[in-house]
Amino acid sequence: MQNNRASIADLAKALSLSPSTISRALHDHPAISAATKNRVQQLAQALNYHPNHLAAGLRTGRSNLLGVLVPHIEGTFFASVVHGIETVATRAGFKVMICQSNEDVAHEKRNIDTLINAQVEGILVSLSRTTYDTRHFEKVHQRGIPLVYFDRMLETIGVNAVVLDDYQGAYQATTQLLEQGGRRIAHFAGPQHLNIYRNRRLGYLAALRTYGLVDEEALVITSDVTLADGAAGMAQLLALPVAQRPDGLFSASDFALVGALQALKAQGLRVPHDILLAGFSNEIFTSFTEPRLTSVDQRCEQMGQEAVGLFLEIREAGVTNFQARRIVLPPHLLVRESSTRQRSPQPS
Amino acid sequence: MQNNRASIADLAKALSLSPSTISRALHDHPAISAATKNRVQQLAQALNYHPNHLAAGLRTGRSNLLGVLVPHIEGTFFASVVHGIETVATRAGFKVMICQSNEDVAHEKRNIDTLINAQVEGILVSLSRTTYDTRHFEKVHQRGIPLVYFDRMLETIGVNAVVLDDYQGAYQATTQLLEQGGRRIAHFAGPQHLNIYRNRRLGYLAALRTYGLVDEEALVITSDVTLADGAAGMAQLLALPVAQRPDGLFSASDFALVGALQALKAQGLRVPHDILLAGFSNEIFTSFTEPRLTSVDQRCEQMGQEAVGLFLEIREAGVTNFQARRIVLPPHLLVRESSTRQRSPQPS
DNA sequence: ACAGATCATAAAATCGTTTGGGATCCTGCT
DNA sequence: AGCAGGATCCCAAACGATTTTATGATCTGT
Repeated sequence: MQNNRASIADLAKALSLSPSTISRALHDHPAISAATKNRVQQLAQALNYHPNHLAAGLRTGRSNLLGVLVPHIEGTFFASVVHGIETVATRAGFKVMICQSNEDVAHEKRNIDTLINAQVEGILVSLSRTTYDTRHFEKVHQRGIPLVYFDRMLETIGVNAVVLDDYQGAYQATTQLLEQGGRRIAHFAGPQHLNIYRNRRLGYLAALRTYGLVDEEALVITSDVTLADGAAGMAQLLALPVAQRPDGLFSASDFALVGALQALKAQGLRVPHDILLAGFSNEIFTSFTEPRLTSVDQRCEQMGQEAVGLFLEIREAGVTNFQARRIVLPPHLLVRESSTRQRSPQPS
Repeated sequence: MQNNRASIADLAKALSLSPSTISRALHDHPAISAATKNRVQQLAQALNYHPNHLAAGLRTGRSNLLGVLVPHIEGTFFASVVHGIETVATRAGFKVMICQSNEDVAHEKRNIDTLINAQVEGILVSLSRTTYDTRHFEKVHQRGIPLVYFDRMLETIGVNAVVLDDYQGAYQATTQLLEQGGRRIAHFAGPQHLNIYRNRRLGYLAALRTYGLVDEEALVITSDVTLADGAAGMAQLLALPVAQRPDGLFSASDFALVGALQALKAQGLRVPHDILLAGFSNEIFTSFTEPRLTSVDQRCEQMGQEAVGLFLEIREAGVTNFQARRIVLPPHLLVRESSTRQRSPQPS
């Protein structure tokens, strides 16, 4: 039982051929006779030969590795994006290396080095919540490694990215609340240096304006939009004088929305009767709560697929020639009970 | 702007040193003077030098890569395990390569080849639902690559594994339902060729026996325990003559449990008043439903950490010397409203 | 029968790093 | 003066695959 892996040289020796012939035979090179190819491939099977990708990568300069850097993979969104990435990347012959930054920019920096060291041929990244500048990505550019942002990013120009139309999604969700009679719509906003949360807030504000409403500072609560933040935020809103309390809430995160829902129930308030709710991400559990929660679907898998597609395009064109491009995916509002009343009032 | 990455040879040329000295300087080798080390490290910084891990791996025979193969990473469980794996692996200097089998054994086979080709130094695997034999893992052994199963596996002997004590968890959960007065406890069982689902069923049966009850075939429903399966299963149970209907349900999966809950609500039945519920995995959404669902926590992160630990041990001892070992983690029952009635009856 | 084309294979260089075995130069001791 | 031995550094051979450039053998047509 040979514990040690067989190499091309071993095959060559066993068949009295040269290593180059073995290599070509395995790659179905036209200059090799069918008979030889057969002999080689059969022996390869028999000896359980697997090419050493480190060696091949070293020689060819290709690692066939695609790096993915996400804040975390817990929760539906990133897990699904990664799934989409994996599907397309595998089809294109790439292996995927996944790193998590744990929402920590220092970790993110280290991960970038790790990926560069691993000789990845491209990096798909969604920024951590604590990332305020992207200088640590410059070395990626310097090395000529294609970089594609997805979902969370900072700059708005000159970078390749695949994003959801968060503005539009927020606009639709908020409009739904307004159509159902909400007039004092609160908003749980996420960290505003991140495009997604900024755009969700802007979409929310735009929807209010369309209905001739003005935004009230007290109704917009900015946080990290975790479950706990949502509960705290709702407590804060409920502490307002009765006349100032919201009759609707659009949260930039489903987690915060669940927190809010729990806080509301604890106070004996009813959804959607007393307050209309809508969230963002279409997390799996939005269908499990009572009532089920209206949310904006983010086309997670498609986002991952498009990101890989963009990477392949850049690679094809050459990273220096490529005109930076941004792909914007349309959101999809899923209306559920949390934002549905029987009557359907008109816009003012 | 040098697009091209700097190599050790470049550094050597620039400093009129030999490549070997550069290499040693970068590795803080004692035979190199502090002055030289400084010069080298500074230039490395300046030139944005990153070692080529392909070359290093080729030379040393170490890739610093750890392969992970899971059925999927959607949902709390595997995502958390992977998180635990990543934390410990990174600390030990390993990069993690994650593959998903999509619950498909053919995919799983291909993934194994991918990981072997990538020269991973070890593989941590949780089997797909459609895996009935593990012949495709033999080549892993042949190549002397340490293999550690976690959670889902087939064989019960001679392999390294980290598993939860599913039997115990199921026993506890079922006992909780019995303590709360349930006497006709149904069970949603998963595919019985997988250790976890088999053990959960056995634990369930054991708890029944402890209470002097016998299992009824009609109350055990075997499926893939998805949400839809759960809804269908509950519909089946509710179609039984009233006297034969269950007053409790222990599901091997939280997803199926939610399906059941939804089916119950659709019929106007109340939980826990009409039927007691308990599930498995402590998925995040079990706290979001109404009522919140009792579930068995699986120590996901710890499982990942232990798996890496076991891998490191095997590696240390040498894969051929190592006496196969199994680590069994204690489950932790989280009791929530779905299985709690006010009164606490005694065992019969 | 021979130039020239065609086919099948071989030799050798190469990718970037690591590492065992020297080589060189000093320092200090006898 | 001679020499041991430490301190520094260099040489060259790997690692396993790919690829450019050769080489020998077999045809082909005139």
